[in-house]
Amino acid sequence: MSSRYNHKVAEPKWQKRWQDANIFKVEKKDNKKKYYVLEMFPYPSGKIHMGHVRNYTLGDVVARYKKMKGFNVFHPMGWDAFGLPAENAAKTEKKNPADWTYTNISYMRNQLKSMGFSIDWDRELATCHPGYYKHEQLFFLEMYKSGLAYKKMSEVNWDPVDKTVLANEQVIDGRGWRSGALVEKKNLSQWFLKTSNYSEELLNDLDSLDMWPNKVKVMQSNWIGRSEGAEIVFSLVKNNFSDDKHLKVYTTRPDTIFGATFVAISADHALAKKILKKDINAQKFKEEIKIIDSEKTKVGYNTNIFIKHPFLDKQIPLFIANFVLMDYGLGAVFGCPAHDQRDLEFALKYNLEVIQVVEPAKSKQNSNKIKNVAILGGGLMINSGFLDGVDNEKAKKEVIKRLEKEGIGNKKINYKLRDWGISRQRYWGCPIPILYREDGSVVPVKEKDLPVLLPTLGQKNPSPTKEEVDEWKMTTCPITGMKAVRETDTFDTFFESSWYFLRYCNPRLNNKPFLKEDINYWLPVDQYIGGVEHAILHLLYSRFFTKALRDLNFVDINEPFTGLFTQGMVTHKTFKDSAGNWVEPNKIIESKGNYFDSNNEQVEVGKIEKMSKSKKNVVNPSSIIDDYGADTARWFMLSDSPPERDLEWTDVGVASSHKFINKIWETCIKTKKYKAPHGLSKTNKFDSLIKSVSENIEKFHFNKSVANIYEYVNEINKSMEKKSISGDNLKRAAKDLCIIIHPLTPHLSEEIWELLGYEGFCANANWPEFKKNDVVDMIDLPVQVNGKLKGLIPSKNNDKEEVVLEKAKNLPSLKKILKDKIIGKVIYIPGKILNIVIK
RNA sequence: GGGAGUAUGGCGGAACUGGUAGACGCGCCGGAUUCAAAAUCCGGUCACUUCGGUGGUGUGGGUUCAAUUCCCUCUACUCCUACCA
Repeated sequence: MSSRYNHKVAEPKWQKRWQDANIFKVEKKDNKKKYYVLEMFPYPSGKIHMGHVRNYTLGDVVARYKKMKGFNVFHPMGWDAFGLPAENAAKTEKKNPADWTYTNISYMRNQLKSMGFSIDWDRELATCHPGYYKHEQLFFLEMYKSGLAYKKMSEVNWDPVDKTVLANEQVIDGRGWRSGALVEKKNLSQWFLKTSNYSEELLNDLDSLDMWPNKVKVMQSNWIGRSEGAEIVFSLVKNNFSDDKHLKVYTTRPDTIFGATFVAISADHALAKKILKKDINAQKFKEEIKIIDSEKTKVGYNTNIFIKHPFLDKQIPLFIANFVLMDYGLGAVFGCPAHDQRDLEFALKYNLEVIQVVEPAKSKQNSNKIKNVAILGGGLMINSGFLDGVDNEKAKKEVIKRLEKEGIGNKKINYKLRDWGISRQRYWGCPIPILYREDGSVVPVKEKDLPVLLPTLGQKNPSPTKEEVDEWKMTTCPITGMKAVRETDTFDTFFESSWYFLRYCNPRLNNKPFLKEDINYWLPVDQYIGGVEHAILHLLYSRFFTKALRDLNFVDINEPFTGLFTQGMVTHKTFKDSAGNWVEPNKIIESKGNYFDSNNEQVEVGKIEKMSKSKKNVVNPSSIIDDYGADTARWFMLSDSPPERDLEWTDVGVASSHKFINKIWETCIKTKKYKAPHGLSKTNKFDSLIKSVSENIEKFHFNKSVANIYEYVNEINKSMEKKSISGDNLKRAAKDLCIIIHPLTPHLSEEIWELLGYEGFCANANWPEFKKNDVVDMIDLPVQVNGKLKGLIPSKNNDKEEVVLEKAKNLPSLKKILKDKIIGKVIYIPGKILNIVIK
């Protein structure tokens, strides 16, 4: 009888049994502690890739482990199903985006099921389903009512050839990806959410997320970009262009106000627009700067308006400058060339005064000559009237105090975080539920009329025709009965992913997005797992959304994700032929360190890079599952590389994982035949290994758990070979092995569970307990002389120093060294080390 | 320019709050089994060595009885961000 483990039989068998027994279906149980494991849901692009395999394997280890530890584990799955690729595929394949998407979903669902993930499939959702998106239309209406959603003009990328709006990723080097035409900026009225209302809270609450990687928190914190500074109101003199008497600027360096020698505004500033209307040269300037790279060349237009310095009897010029951004601060700055590199470059170009006002504490060079490099550090104030001699940090406060006293300025905290533009000019997205009445007013759709469905398409239409759109958008106002047209824009797809983790609680509920009592039980997500590429946008939007929904009284939580883990990428070798084309690694033949393609031509070895279709270095998970099985794929994903780092896919690595899967099976078969002799000492190695496997899973050190399991299996084999273990202890060790491998290789584990004669599912078994105190009693104590290892002596943790030292002195290696030396100091740390210092 | 991080054998990587550096795996070498091969099993594997030892965790220094671990210097690489006033 062949004892070989056959994954092709075992894996589908257990997947079916799990499904038939519904063992991963969960319900709220108030008396049981919950654990919510969530991986970022996939976009249904067609097939799963290795990145998914890695992501969902990591999550599944946690989910299965926590279940065995007694938690009520919530582990759902869904589809981020709206988005651009569906429209593109629809065009090239002449299909309806909905059909394309649902076909992909059913294929990918089968792929995921073949990996054996412990998912509650009854909670599956797809964001393109009206039953899902009707609720986010409701959220939008509530946000609109509360003022969180508003409309304003904003730029989009316009392809003049295809006559369509392009997403940022469709613009390559300033050209449309399809047409190749130069992309133009076009102003459209678009919807925004007031994320900026939450800047402070989003920043402050990062401190409470102590189970998030610091890296992600730093990224979000930089993105929110809090700065402290001042707003200063300048008076305008000689203004021939408008009635404006004042101009407000934002600065983080109010201390340098005495060094101000010009003021600059953006070409999009309200004042600049007024000037442009009356000054042809200014208009020309605005045209010119469109083609100037302001990063390299700073240019300005002297408006001939002058600004009165707030503390000096002095007037300084006002420029329109290409390096001033309209969408940060107030679009207006004062220039202090001595202490800002950009201002200095600008001043040198236009012959403006450079006045140093901060003297660095330890002036390294004669800093009184500023040439090309501005002084950026702190120091004592000079040339600054009432500030002279004061430390510049203190001077900042002094200036603000004075500004406030004179009513010409104030302290101001500013954020880089901008409002979230949610309008997308696309078909395959969630319709924005708004009507524009013929009298010009904006009318939200009535809640009872939700969902606003997408216009339906014929079988083979990738997007609606103009007639179809016109027919769809014509409607009447529900209040007045007047003619109205629908908003044709759809939501940014980040809108869907900002609340899907809530919807899993009640995925089929029709009249509400979810029940608050279920949210209060399951949320927040205890462990969220995904790629670091979502560190800012998706995670920040979800945090914002949660807070907004809290304020709209939908939920009671402040943060959606308690724990976050960001996994590394899956990488693979790349190859290029002589023509510079990428070649699939599986078509490469190696010979004596050289590599050849199928035409026997030598190829160049490229870098190890993230698996991607364009570099042809992808490995299809399904073929790996066919050849080696899901457990092998899972084991490989968890071995060697720590999960947060990149994992290099190698064929030998997969083969060796497969070998070990078989070795576990063979080992367990051997344990059944084991006949033990009498009178055996017990070993506690197994307890200590179970302890480390558990701790390493808790800490996401799965590669170490894998190493522990190797040791565990080797230990079983050694004990059987040496006949040094009793039958009962071996039986126990084999059962525990079966359990501790379960989160990693669940199919193999169930097969062994059955082999060993246990009832039910291993998936439902309890995680083994280990007795901490059993772990160490006798150890080999390292003995050092002057910090260098000289030998080992058997010792107990509670041995006295005299005992240990006496044993050490009797070591032959030490006798020789200590012969004619005087022992100075002795350091003894029980259970750790004995170090003898000699002279 | 700003920010975050990494550096340990031929390779992936271990080493708890400073206490036996290189666990575990891959690869390689040797052996067993086999007509032979594959598979499997056993042993070895940081370097040098006069076999007593000596050196060794990117570089140079420091603290300590003891440093991969703590502090300072420099170097290389990776990621994020970028006119943010």
